[in-house]
Amino acid sequence: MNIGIASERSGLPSKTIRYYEDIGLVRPARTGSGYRDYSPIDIHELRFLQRARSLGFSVDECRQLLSLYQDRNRESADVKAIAEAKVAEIDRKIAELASLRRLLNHLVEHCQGDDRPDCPIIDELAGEGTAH
Amino acid sequence: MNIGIASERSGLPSKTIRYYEDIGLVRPARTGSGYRDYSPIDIHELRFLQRARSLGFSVDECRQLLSLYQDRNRESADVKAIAEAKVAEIDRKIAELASLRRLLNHLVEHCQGDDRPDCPIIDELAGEGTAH
DNA sequence: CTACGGGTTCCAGTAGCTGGAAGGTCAAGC
DNA sequence: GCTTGACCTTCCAGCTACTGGAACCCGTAG
Repeated sequence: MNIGIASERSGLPSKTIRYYEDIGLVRPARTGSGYRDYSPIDIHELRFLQRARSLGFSVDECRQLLSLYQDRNRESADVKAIAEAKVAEIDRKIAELASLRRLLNHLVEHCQGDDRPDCPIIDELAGEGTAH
Repeated sequence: MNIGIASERSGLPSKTIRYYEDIGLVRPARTGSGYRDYSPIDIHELRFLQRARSLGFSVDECRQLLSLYQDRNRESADVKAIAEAKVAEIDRKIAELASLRRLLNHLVEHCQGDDRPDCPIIDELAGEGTAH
């Protein structure tokens, strides 16, 4: 499966896929003529990377996440600890997205068409120092 | 309130805060001697940016999000449409995080200490083409 | 065998910071 | 008033994670 198809199936531009190979994330096989040849597993790893990157994980974090299921000897407590830390991080991100969503929704519902100088959201935000 | 405090309260490094001023996101007042002077509203905008950036929104998207509550005349349907699109995007991100979380959790629970050559997760992933 | 839509490498540029140098500000203590 | 040290300023260079472009190679269809 060459890079165009891999791009289509993973949702990543070819450029990015080549870059991920450069930095050692997903290393496809090569055909006799030098074309990259992606396996279904490669594709899933690329999809996984696409998801994780779009959700705010750094490339290095993605490398960790990726190693979690690339690692055939998933026996160490270290690996489990990393996975659990990532799960906690994901939970935090979900909570923050939910709060961001509430904020925007509130905005849409309560402020639209309102031309008073101060919006209730702004007031609420300006009133406190550390919350959310 | 000068930049050190702003950094502390927003969770953003001073460097980043100055950068955000450079690109026109949050423009604080200045004291007579040239120090940046952040208002509570500025702080909330910085916190907002910190959250949104860490959740994978680009700086340009953050600029849009920010304008939603900076805009005193929030009357246009355009603005509402942007906010609603962002809410949809957030929902998508939440769903993806949830799926990523399930994946990792499954991994932690079912693969740990397993030294068979193939992990159930890998098998499952390799088996399908387009789904989650 | 030529066209052309892929692929390849390499190099340069962009976005979003991040570190460091060189120097100005301010409150505390002598 | 003067010094010290933490904190501020600008500016410039470097880094991460791509992204675009040039120049060239591969493979199939006509």
